[in-house]
Amino acid sequence: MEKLLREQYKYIFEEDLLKEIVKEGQVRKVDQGVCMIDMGDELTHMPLILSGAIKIVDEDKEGHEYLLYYLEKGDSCAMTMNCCIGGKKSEIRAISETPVLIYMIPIQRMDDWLVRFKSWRAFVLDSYNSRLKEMLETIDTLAFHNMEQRIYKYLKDRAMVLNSPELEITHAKIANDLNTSRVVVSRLIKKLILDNKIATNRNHVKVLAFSA
DNA sequence: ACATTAAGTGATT
DNA sequence: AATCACTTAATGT
Repeated sequence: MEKLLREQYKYIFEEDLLKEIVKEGQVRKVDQGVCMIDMGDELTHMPLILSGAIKIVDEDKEGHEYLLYYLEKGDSCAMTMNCCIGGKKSEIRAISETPVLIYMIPIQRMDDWLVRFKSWRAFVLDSYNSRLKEMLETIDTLAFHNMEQRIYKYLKDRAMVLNSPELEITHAKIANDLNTSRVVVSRLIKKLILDNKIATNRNHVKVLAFSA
């Protein structure tokens, strides 16, 4: 387990920091589809993702979930970092999209590490940066793209994080993630099929082309 | 064979 | 693009 951590982070973190991570953190295995953090939860640890994918969602006043971004291996959670500094509670929900392996680090170590390790500072800044970029992208698709493009992007993104063009998913689930209705998804999916961008079977979507 | 769940369709707003 | 009210198709028991 420790090997996995070293493999993935040896180029990012200096040796002393890696040692401390190993000493202070602990591995956690999570099954698929588990709600790992919910809104309002106290954040006690900050995660380093070793394998798998986690989706981060928010919720509007009516209780509709919508997707913010995915976390993959090598990522951490910008939200958690934010909360560590402010001692706040989680404003988002994290659900494992695949089985997940993470390294949990107590947040008490954060302050200290930020001062002592420049590779840690760089990592935190970098996480913020890439998250911000991703958020801007999703805002962009929300604001300027129509639903058809959103569905297509959603499918492509999902194929990316799951590492396979073949997706086990229903129209209803897509609708749920994009905060629209199943009927709309079905109709737009049909268009995507006609454009040869995807192919479908019951409970199954295959992404054929990754072009825009 | 029957019930359940996923997906397709036309009409309406 | 959302919703309603069905219909049709695929699957599980």
